[in-house]
Amino acid sequence: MTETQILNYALNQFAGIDAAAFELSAPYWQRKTYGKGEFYNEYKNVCKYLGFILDGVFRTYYIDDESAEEKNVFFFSKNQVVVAYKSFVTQTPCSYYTESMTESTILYIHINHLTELYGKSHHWERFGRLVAETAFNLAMNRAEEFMFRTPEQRYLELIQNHPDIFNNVPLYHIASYLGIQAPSLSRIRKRMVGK
Amino acid sequence: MTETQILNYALNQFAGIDAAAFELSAPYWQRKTYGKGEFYNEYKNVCKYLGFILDGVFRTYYIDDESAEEKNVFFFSKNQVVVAYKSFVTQTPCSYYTESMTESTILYIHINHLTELYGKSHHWERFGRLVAETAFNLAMNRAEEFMFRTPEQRYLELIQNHPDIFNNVPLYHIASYLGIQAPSLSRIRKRMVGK
DNA sequence: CTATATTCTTAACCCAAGTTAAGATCGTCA
DNA sequence: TGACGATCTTAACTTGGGTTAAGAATATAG
Repeated sequence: MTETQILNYALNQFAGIDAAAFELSAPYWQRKTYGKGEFYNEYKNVCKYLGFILDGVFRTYYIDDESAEEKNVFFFSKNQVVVAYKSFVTQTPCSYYTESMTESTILYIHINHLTELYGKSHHWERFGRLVAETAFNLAMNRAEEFMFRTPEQRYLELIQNHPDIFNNVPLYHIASYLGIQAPSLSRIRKRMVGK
Repeated sequence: MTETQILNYALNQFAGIDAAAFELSAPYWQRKTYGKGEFYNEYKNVCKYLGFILDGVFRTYYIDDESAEEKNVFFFSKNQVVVAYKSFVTQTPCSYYTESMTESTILYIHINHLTELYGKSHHWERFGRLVAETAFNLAMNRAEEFMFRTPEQRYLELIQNHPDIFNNVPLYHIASYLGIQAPSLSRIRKRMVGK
């Protein structure tokens, strides 16, 4: 399967984009590869592209003014959309960095082209709405994790629900994602051995 | 100003709904009042209505299985939309309770009518998108509060940004919203006296 | 204006995460 | 293989929230 076919298939799964609707978009998608540590989008930049990950893992993180620590907010991996959603839809500067954690390949489309597609086909409008709902779900799930669960519960749920991330990311990045320091994660892991 | 005019004005401010577009919706809006403690929507119910608050304050809360405690997730007040967003857009059962904390009055519209309006006017499509973005911002802000701020910082920001809520809600509800117990909020307040 | 319920604060004790620094383990590549 | 850097764990101590229960302050109603 070619990369374009993979994209076509994924968009069909995600939003029912059919062959004709996909054809409309075909001229607009571009391909890009990232080395480990390269940025998809940086703090204070406006996010102008929506990406589809063919391979690799990205993380978006915040830098805390006071502690100067990086705090991981989201991970994005294979066959997912990667975008700084708020910055993208409002075309305002981003509060985060989004960095490739591995060698990665994406296909991406410019916001102007996407907006153009919204006008041309209801399939693409539907796509836009579904991206919005996905972004909402990501943010709400994250809020719920922190409001309702302990760090230990968050750790267990990450292993359950996102083994792909757990298995491909160093523990200190996991700790940051869980909202705790590396030594605390070590203690949690130690505590759990007895269970 | 009549209640309908207030709604018209608010929708115009929020999403540029003009007189003609508002006319389309006029037959669909209904009025409802709530006593203190009455529910806008309950756990396991599908949220079928989107409300606009003319007066009053609502809270949506989660009941933790283990501790059986209520955890406040959002407050909604005058001139805001009240809705259980995820339940509303997916028409699936809600995880939360949304309760009126005061005597309240809302105007509300059924999802089927709203969907109908989406098809009739780009103004209403725009409204749908803006509600989605508002819901995303609410959820993302909440996630950021918990990921990046201490309880004390969250308390200060609530006073700064939402004095209307702070001044009209008992402290034990504020504590729950901040993700801490009432005695902890008391300690924070005490600590801060010296500043 | 008192009685009552609600809300808020305080105290004492417990426990988990933060902090810092040291050392163990793992990977990788010359 | 051996040496370096990266990652992970551990220890000792500090800090702040959780828990429980008591009591103080505030509202509300009779």
